[in-house]
Amino acid sequence: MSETPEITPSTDRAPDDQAPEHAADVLKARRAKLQALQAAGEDAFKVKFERTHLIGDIPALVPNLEPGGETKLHVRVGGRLMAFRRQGKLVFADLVDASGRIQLLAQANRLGERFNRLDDLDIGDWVGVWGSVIRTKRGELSVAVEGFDILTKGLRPLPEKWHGLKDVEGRYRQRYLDLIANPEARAVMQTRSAAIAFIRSWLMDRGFIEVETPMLQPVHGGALAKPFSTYHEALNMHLYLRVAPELYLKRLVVGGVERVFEINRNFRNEGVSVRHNPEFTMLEAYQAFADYHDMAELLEGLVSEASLATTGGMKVPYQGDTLDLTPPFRRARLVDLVREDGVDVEGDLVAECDRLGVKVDPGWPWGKLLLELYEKKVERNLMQPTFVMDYPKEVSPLARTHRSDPRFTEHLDLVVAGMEVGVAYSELTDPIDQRRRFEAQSEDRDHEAHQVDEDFLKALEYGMPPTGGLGFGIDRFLMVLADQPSIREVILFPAMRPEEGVPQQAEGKAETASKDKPAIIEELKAADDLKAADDLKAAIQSAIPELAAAVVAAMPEIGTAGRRAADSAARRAAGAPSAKADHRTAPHSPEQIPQLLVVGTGKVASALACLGERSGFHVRVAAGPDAYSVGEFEGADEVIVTPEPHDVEALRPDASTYVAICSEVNEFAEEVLQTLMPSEVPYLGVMLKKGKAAAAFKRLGKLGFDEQKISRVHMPIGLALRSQSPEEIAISILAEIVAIRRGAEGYGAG
RNA sequence: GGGCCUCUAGCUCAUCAGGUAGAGCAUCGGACUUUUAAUCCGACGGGCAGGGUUCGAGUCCCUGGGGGCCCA
Repeated sequence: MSETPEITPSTDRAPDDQAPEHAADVLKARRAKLQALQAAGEDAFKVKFERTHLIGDIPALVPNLEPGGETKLHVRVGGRLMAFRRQGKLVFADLVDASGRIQLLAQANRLGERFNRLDDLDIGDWVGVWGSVIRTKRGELSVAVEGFDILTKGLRPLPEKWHGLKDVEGRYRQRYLDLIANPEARAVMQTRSAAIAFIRSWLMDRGFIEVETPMLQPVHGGALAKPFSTYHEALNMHLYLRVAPELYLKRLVVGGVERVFEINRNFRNEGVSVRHNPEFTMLEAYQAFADYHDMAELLEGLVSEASLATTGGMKVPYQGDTLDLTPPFRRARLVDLVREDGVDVEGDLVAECDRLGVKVDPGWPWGKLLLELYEKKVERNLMQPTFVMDYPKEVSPLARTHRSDPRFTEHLDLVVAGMEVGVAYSELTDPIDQRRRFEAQSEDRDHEAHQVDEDFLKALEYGMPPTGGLGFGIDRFLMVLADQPSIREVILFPAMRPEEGVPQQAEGKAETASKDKPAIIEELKAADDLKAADDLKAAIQSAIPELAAAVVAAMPEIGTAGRRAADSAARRAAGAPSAKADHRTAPHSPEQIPQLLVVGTGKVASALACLGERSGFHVRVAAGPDAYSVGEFEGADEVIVTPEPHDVEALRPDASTYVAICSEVNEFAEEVLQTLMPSEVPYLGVMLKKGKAAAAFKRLGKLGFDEQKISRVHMPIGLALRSQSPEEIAISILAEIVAIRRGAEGYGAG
């Protein structure tokens, strides 16, 4: 007892009062310097500094300068201050611009008064310096400073000078720091730029012209990949971000553009990995009067010449191996490669897959099984550049059937370092065959399958000349050229989850979230990509002003169906007064009024009751063991105290009753759920966190309820809107109920 | 989606068995006219979030979040 008073006050205050200040110490020091500068009338963010020389150009101008020597070469250079070595009345510093690094030498006796102003400088500042070029006694080429200007004051410290920035997350999120601190990052960027510039001019030298085709496409095609979808408000239509430019480039070939290419971004709505980024850069090229053999030669030339141009050779190191990119590359048929791997390709491929541990669907056609075997067992082992020739017809819907073996297409992949970096086809020019292939694909109802692009088929019907086409993954090729193990190293800003706006725990954050709402609304007003939500915002605002911000904030996360549902919830909310009047004037026809049974009395339950009532539901609240504030309930038509799970059942929820279990007592919530399982209610939502919900589902399964009953159970409750505050969660719940009630696409029971 | 790993000061890393968290660089104060990962003296600064176990948690457990790798 006597010890605690001594300890608690001091330890309690230390973290609360001091921690934030300490954490920002370095930043505060910089800000203080900035303010001191500005108070002295110095502009810390200057508009312009005239340079006479780039740093990197200086050494060549003074080739024979001896250590200790001076020149009359006066230079004005500008750059970022990267190191600072004080030596009393002598200061050495390193100045870096895009062309190189040079040492600055500042001497007190030369600079006089201005020498003390060096104190204003920090590592990381951009400074302009003038002086003469000298070489120090130790032989370092330097600028003997005669004067300097702070051009831009840096307010944050740079990463450590020796180790740089190593944390990969930091390097990707703050690539500018990576570029400042790590020369390799700059080198990769430069290699990338050089390679793309080379490829462009190399193709142009061969008579190809560069075009840009739509990234927003009404029908996605040209590759087997899941697209990103978006919506064009003015035209009121769905669009897809392209997965490939292929079908447009081919239209150009139909139009008589005999050699055409595009280097640009493709978007695929798939996972990220060391070889995949959702947006990536692709070269596609088409050449009339060519076949896939010609395109293979083109690829060979491209790869070897680009390697020579950017790395100085055709043998490049890659992750401990040496890749020989000298043409010609090995050519091998896909089926032969699989056979060489010990697979009986003429036998039962399902059995072979089974034997080799390759998981497949026994219903797959031969070609798909073959491809699966190739991808799982062969591809990653192909280190040296290899053209994998002749893909099975079933998996290659855009390539022409092989001229001598109809099981295959004239489709090849260029594999380097176990990665598919390029692809080439003898293009399919027969519109009737093309239609058949599209339709066969569509029937698979595979997400990745091609849609039938009628407009493209029409173009083909006008006639496309014999054509070879190629696709070339720029990012993966850069991995090879720059010897990088991950695609994220060659993409400046790879896809990452945003650091800020991380969803917080719903209940704990409730109060601060509602306090922040005005701020959120302001932020939303500043954002211009929310125009699409204006109508909806207005509808909601007219009904429940407080909640508008929550819905609008969630809008980017809401899919089409959810958006429709929220819209309908909002409109109902807007029209709620009349609905309420209706059911009050006709109290004897309650079966026409949807019932909302809210279990629990927490903040979410309270918000939901209010929202449900205004949306035209007859709201009953079952106050469970957590009922400490039952009197305050607004919106509920009835509040019934139900301390035990079976008391809820006694309320006889029926086929028109939507049940939202929002009790904060998890055990009670789950027991109520189990009690209500046999009932006919169309919706049973339970507010449980992900992990607990999964466990609860398992227990439901063990209790032997049938699938149909289980499928109407929604845990965690509500649409995935990343709701935070209780009000937001209530909206997500009501939106889900509306979606189910109105039969919104994809939200039926099951 | 599954598995493994990871998150400690602004940066790079320690903390081997749960017992008042250390260093280097950076920052701040001081010394120093040829340094260049300058050096020397001194100072400031920290456990991803939330729970749990414990007399006591950076360390063990759970949940959540970010990231990496492998598999699907």
